[in-house]
Amino acid sequence: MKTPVRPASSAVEDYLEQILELINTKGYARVVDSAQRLSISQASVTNMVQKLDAEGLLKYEKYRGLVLTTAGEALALNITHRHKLLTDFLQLLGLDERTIYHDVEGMEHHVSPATVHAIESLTRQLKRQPALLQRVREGAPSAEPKSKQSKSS
Amino acid sequence: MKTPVRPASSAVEDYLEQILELINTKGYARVVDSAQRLSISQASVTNMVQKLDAEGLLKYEKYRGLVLTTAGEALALNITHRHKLLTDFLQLLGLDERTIYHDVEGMEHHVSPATVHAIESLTRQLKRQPALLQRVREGAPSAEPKSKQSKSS
DNA sequence: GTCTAAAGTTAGGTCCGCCTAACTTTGTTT
DNA sequence: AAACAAAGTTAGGCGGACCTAACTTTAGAC
Repeated sequence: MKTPVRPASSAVEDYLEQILELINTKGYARVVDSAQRLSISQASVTNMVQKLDAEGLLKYEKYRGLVLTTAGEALALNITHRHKLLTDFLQLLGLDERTIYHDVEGMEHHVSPATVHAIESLTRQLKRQPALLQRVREGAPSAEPKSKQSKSS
Repeated sequence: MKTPVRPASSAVEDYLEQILELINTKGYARVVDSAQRLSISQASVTNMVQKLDAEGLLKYEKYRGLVLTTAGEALALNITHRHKLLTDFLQLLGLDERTIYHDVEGMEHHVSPATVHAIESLTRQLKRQPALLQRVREGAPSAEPKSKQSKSS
């Protein structure tokens, strides 16, 4: 009868992430908004919210609203952190918004703490190496540039 | 009646990746081996293989074996490439085997071509910056080291 | 050639996360 | 307070990917 504390599925992480953002943004999280943000039906949100309540990640009262528990908030903060880190990292590499969003959305659920730490470290170092970063963005072939001059477009 | 060519699920990519590796390793791919490698039942493999055949990613003959089609092989090579790239990248950051395997297995399905390209570029540049890489591995705090000396362990 | 173990397959089922349609509650308008 | 729209909920279903148990085929030992 106790909760086995499964590793939190990608779906669960997505819900918590959105809920936290809604709370930070508008002060509260409504089912409609979550549904819209996640591009799924309200019914699905209601359903998941009930499951999350059962798992102790949030407190839910029918028709009334919901609050994250400490555990839920911790998880939400954690996934949010991974999200920001990856976004920051990919931005550094010069990728476009759409690609970043898409890839981060997929990858964020699979990055372990050790890797988070390593990428944080890498990001810090890269930020102090604008020249290197520039070469990365240009897709520097390894040594010499693709063409002698890269003026306008 | 035509095949909609859906984006290939993570599961599909995993199967194709393993099948290709088996073929490269032992010259052929048997259901048992795939099952073992993917840590799933033989029944599930048979099932998926039939679906992959229907989708034109491989040619399958009951009890006989299977061969990747051109489309299937292309996909397999592609996911294999992403796998190697990510592994290589995380290795560069000094992460341990287990973590790398786990994270790559999860992330490889969510990395778009543009990101692949960018990470390739980054990896190339990093390989020529052993000093920077060293700082990354040490989790260099940003400026000064955590302690004045880092001798033995 | 027969028999048997290993490989492969089929049938039937589970769980997760999503859906639509129908219904209920809430809260605002008049 | 009646009525209505918006939000929320329930019920019933579906597809993907997995499982076990029972059955079939294959191929090697004898």
